[in-house]
Amino acid sequence: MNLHIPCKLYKMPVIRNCFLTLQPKFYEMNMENLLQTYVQLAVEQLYGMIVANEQIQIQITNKDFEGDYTLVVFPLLRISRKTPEATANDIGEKLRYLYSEIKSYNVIKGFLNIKFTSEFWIQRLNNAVENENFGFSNANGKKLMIEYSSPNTNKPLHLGHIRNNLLGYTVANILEAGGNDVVKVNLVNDRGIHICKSMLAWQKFGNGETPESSGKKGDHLVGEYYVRYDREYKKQLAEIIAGGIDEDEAKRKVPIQIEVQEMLRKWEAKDPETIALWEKMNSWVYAGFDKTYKELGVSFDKIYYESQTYLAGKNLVKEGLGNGVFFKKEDGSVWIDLTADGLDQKLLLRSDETSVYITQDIGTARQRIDEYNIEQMIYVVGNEQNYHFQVLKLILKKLGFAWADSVYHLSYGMVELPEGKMKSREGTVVDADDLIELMISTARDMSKQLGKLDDLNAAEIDNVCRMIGLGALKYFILKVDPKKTMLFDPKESVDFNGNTGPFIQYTYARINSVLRKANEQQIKIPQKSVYANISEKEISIIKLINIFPETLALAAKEFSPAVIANYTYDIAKEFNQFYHEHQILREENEELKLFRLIMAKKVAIMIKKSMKLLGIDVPDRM
RNA sequence: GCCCUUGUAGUUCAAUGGACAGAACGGAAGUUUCCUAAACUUUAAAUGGCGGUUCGAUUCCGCCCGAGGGUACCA
Repeated sequence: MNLHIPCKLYKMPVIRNCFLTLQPKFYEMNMENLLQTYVQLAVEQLYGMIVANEQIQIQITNKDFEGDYTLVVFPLLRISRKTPEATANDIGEKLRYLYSEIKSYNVIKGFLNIKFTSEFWIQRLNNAVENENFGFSNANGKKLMIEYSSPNTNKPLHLGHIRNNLLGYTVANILEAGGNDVVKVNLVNDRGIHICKSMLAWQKFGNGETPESSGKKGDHLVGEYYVRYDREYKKQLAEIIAGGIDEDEAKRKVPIQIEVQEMLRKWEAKDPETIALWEKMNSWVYAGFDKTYKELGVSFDKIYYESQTYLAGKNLVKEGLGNGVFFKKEDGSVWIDLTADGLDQKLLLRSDETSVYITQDIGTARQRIDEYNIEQMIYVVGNEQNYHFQVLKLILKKLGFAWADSVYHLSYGMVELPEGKMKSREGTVVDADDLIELMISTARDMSKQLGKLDDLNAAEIDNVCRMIGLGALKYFILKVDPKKTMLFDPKESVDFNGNTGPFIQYTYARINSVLRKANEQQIKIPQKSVYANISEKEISIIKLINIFPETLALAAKEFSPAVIANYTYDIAKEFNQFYHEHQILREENEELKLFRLIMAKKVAIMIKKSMKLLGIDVPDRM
């Protein structure tokens, strides 16, 4: 997003009282740049010096003070050679003289609070209304790839995956809004010993059970056999230990483990029967995943399978061995020494020449860069793998790939439960499908209780409750800064009051109701508002609409949907306050009524667009 | 041990180095003859500790204390 202004703009002649009509381009600037331009000219005229934009600190005026935007004058004292108060007064007076849209100013300590006229704010609103893509950037030709989800095919998705999926999908949306061409990819971990575990358990104990025969969702069914394997393993291990063999020794002798290792060997040897079983069970899992992805509303442009890419890294390792980037130990294992970079030695190939996690990541990274012409590769992966990605990036660099610097690990925090970390072995995971179902049914109960949807048909009610339930879930997760570990309290998540998705959806539905009634009354809402005498609350709302472009740019820069979530909450909250204080359709002054309708409509549009970025739909009624 | 992240009301989350640290839930008290009360209003309540840099520190730096994660053949 280009927020820069032409560097010579401050030299443009500004004719007092003609600003509004003469220089419409200024309304496309964000407030910070606009004020910087203004202050630059004021300072130049006052003190004969041009200050750099970075020296001109503009911020939104605190609620407790009178004003819209505030200039912090401390950095300018060197130029003015006056006290903070005197400098602020000089600049304030000059600004008011130069720019008719500046209504008043006041000075408190080193802060110059500037207040704009209502006309100015209405012009800002008109500008935002006029621009349908307000805040969104035109295509910039930059191609990015983002990898997220990355599930294992031995168990269903859980709460942790939900955070990952929502982050990946929404960050992709946000980057697209910034004008980038984003390729969304999923890397499915479909091979390995853990996959064989559920396969073996199914073979031994499954009696041919299928998703069809049992009515179970495929990924859940396979997950059950993964758990079943673990139970059997523990049972057999306990028996051996009970037979008088010490634990370490016993662990190597567990029959089912020996069987599962044999199965992996067969898989790698492409034994037809094993491959067939593997394909069958994986297809069950994929059908299950697809359903969950669909419910969550996430999608991918391309899916990579580890079974098809895990060999690619090996060739790169061989190349690296050839040119001395890697080295081989006596037992045949291949390593890289990163101690000079402050890290450890890292394994790349086991002594039996099988590849490890990082080996295949090296391979897939290369493959993707070759396949797509991307400028940046973003991995949405939990922060427990920070070290892994640090190493990956370094290795790619040492292998001489120029694009290594563009590898970015979008590291997010774990999701914890009130009772602590989720542990699949202890059965404390929150299943994704169960959670989605719980949210939707809670929405259904609430709606029934409130009785607002009573005149809708069953399909319509279902549709709305789905939006609300999923909106609650998605917002609950996305409003937290991705970097931070978050706590998921199921009790709190089904509360649809306060800072929640349904609160925002409700605000949208409320505005929609007003607009519907306006339509019934044959009121035509114009594009431009002319009314000028608006209230402080209305100006606050316009100010919020007005900062959407900067907010979106910040979200993209920080890879943070939370920025959008908090923004959307702010605007909904502000509107609800306005709604209680003022009338819209019953307002007698016709121009004021139209202004309020224009503003309300724009707020609804902003809410809808922001929520869309978060992957959340908004209902017309609720 | 070493490395990384983190510590804000009772709880869950906010705050480009700026003014008296914002919300929500929970607590207390209110608002529906009025466009949707899933709303709104009022109220009590917090920067782990000690230093440093700065006109100004929740934010940057150092140490201490607490929490989480990683750490060579798991992914």
